[in-house]
Amino acid sequence: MQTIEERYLAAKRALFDKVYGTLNERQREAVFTVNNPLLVLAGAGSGKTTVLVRRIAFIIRYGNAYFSEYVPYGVDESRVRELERALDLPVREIESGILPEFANQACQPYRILAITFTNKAANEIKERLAKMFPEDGATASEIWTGTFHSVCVRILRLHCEKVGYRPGFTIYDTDDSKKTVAAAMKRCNIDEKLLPVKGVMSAISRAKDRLLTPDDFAMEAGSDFRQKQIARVYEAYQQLLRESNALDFDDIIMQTVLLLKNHPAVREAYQSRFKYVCVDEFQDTNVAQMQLTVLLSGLHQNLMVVGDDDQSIYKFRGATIENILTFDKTFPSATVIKLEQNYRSTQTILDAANAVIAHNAGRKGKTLWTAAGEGEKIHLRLCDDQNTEARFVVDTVNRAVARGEATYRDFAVLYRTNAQAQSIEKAFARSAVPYRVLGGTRFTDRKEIRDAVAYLQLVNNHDDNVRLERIINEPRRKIGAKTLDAIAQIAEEQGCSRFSVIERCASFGALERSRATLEGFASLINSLSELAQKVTLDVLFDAVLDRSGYRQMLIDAGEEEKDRLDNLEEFKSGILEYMKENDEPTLTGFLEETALVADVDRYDESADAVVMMTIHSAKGLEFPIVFLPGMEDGLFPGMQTITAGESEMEEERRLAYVAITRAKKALYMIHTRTRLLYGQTAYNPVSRFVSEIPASLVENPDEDGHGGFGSRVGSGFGGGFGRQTSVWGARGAESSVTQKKTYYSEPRPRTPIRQTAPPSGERITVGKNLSTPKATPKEIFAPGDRVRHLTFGEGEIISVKPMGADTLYEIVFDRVGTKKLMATYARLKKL
DNA sequence: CACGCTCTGCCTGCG
DNA sequence: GCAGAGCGTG
Repeated sequence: MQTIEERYLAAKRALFDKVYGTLNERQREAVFTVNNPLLVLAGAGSGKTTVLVRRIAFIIRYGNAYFSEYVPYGVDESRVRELERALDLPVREIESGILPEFANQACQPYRILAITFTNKAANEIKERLAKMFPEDGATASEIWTGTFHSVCVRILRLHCEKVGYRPGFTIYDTDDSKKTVAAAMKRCNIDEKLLPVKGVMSAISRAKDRLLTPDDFAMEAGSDFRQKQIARVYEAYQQLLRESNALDFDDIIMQTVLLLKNHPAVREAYQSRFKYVCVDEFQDTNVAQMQLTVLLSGLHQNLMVVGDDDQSIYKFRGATIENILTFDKTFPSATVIKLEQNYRSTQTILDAANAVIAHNAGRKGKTLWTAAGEGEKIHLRLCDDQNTEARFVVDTVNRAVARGEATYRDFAVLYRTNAQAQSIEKAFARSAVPYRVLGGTRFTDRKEIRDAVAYLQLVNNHDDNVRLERIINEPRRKIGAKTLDAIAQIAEEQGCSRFSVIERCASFGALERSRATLEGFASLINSLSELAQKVTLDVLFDAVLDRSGYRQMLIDAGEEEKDRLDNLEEFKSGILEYMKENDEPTLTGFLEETALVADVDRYDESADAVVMMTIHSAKGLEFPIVFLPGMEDGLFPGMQTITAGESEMEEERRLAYVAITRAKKALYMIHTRTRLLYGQTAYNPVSRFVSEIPASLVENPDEDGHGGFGSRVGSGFGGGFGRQTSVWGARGAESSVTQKKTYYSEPRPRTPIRQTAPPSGERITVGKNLSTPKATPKEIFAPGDRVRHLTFGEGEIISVKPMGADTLYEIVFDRVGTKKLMATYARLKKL
C-alpha cells in the first residue's frame, strides 16, 4: 500500500510525464535530470537540441521539480486525489494550472550557461529558447548562450589585464596567425623551407589545445631538435602576439582557463554564478575546453554535456574523443542517458549507418532505430570518371524535380574534399540547376574584406602590427619592405609598437626618406580613430574607404575589380545589420563579432537550390536526398588515412557515419572507375565503408540486382573504360539498360516515409522496385529466446516492449552486441 | 616596385 | 590540375 507521500510524488511525476509526452522516455529523463553531472549520448537525429532547449526551460520553470522528494506540509488524501484526477485534464491546463506549484529551486535564467561550437548552433538554441518563453522576451535573452570563443572573449574583456593583455585586444584569425608565426620564425632565424610554417602553426595550435605553455612545450620536446625549434618559435610567437596586444583563437580559450585557474576570486565569482552549465557537441571538445567547462561548473557541479562519440570527426583539430568516452569516469556521480531513437532517417539508412560504425572498437555503443519505416534501398552507383559522376548527380536531380517528386533544396551533395566540388559544380552550372557551394573561400577571407577590416582593426588597436603591415601599402603608398624592416627594427629597439614609430618618424634618421608618406599614414589612422568616437560605424567605414584611397584604387582598376566594390558594399550592409541588432554598437564589438563569426552561418536553408559542401560542414544538418560522390578507397577513406593507424581509420569511419546519417529518405553512393586526382589518374576500388554495409540494404545496378557484394565491387577493370569518354546513356546497350534500372526507375509514389507501421504488420514499400521479403509473420518472442537476424546474425532476446502496434526487442547479438529492433522490421527467425 | 614565370604541394576547418 | 607562393627580371 502506497503512503500519501508516495502517491503525491507519483501523481506529480505522472503529470510532468504527460505534459512532456511529446518527448520519448529517454528524452524526458534527460530533461528532468537537472542536478549533478549528466552525459547525454545523443545519436544522430535523436532530438538533442530539443532536449537541450527543453531542459533549460524546465530548469528555469521548475528547477529540480521532477526528481525532488519534497512533499509539502499538509498534503492529504483529497489533494492527492485531485492531482490524480488532474491527469485527465488537457496538457495546457496541467501546465499552467498545476505544474508551477511543484517548482523546486527554480533557477534564474542568467545563472544558466549553454556553450556550443558554432554560432549557428548558438543562434538556434537562442531562437528556440525564445519560443519557450513567449510571454516574456527577457527570460530567454538572459540565458548565457554562446560559442566557446564568445563566452571566453566576454570573460576576457573584463579580466584580460590579469593575464597580461591590455583592454581592446585584437583577435587574430588563422591568416594573421600564420603571418605572425612566419615573423616569429624569422626572428628565430629558422628557415621556412626546413620547417614549414604550416606545420609549426599547427603544432603551436595543438599545444594550446592541450594548455601547454612555451615552457611546457620545451620540456616535452626534450632533445628532439625539431620540437625544440618549434618551442623556440612558439615562445617568440607569443611574444609577438603580446606586442600586438593580440590573441589567436586558441589563446582565447587557453588564456581564459589560465585566468580562472590562477585567479581564485574571478573563478569563484563565475562558479557561483553558473548554477547550470550545458555543453553541446561535447565530442568535439579539446583538453582546454574540457578544463574550461570543469572550472566554470566547479562549484555547483551541474554540468550537462551532450554529444555523440560516433560523430567525433575533429581529432585533426585537437578534439579528444576521450572527453566523452571517460566522462562518467571523470564524474563518477554522472548520469548517462543514451538517445537512440532517430526522428530523421529511414530504417534502411540507419541500418547502414549502424553497420558501418559497428566496425569501430573505441565507442560507447549505440544503435539507432526509428519508428518511421524501412524506406527505399541505398543506391550504389559506379561511374566511369568524375564527370560521369557529376552528370549522374545532375540528371538524378533533374529527373526527380521534373517528376515533381522533389525540389532542388531537397538535395545535398556531400564530399570528402573541397576539390571534388569542382566537377560537380561545373555540371550543375551547365545544366542550369540552381546550386550553392558552401566552404572554400569564405566571404570574410576575401582580400578586400580583410583589407577593410584591417583598417578598422588598426583604427581600433594601433598596436596591431600584422594589420598595420597588411594595409600600410594598400593602396600603394611606396612604403616597401625596406622601410617596414627599418620600422620593425626601431620598434624592437625602443620596445614600442610600430605605429608609434611611424607617428614619430621625424625622430629617426633611417626613416627620413619616407617621412612625408609615413606621417600622412599616421595622421590618416589617427584622424579615423578620432572620427570613430563621433560617428556611427557605417559612416566610419565609408570614411576608411574614402580617406585611405582604397575605394578609388578599386574604381580606377575598372571592371576587373567591380566585384570587390560590390563585396565591400555587402560588407557594409553587414555593418548596418550589426548596428540594428545591438543596442550599443561599438567598433570593438563589431570587430569581435566579425572575428568570431564564420561563413557557415550564411547557409540559407530556404533558398531553392541544391547544396554542396564537405561532409565535415554537413554535421548537424539533414537533407531528404543525399549524394555521396567519391566513395572510393584512396579518396574516402583518403590515402593518408589508409596508410595511417587504426584510430585514424576509425575517425574516417565516423565521418562516413555522419555522411550516411545526413540523409532522411534517400542516399546515393557513387564511385568511379577512374578519377583524376592531383593531376594523376587513379583507379580506386570502392570504399571499404560501402563494403561494410550489408548487401541487403543496397540496390546495386552494377551487380545486376543480385546484391551480395561482400567482395569489392568495381575494383573496376572490367569494361572498356578510358577510351570511351562519352557520358553515360550514350554508351553500349547493356549499360543503358542497367542505368534505366537505377535512376530511370519507374515513377515512385511520393509516399511519406515517416509514417508509422500499419498495425497489420504490413510492410511499407516505397517504390515498387523494392524487393522486400514477404511480410514477417508476427511471431512473438520472449526474453531468453534465441533468434537469427539477417544482418546481425544470432542473438538472444533480453527484453520485449510493446510500442504502439509494434514490439521493440532488445537483443544481444553474438557478433555485434546489443541492438534494439522493431519487430516489424527486424525479420527475426526463431532458432 | 610590379609583373610574370616557375615551382610546389595538395583532406577535413569551428572561432 | 591548379592555386598560391616565391623568385627573377624589366
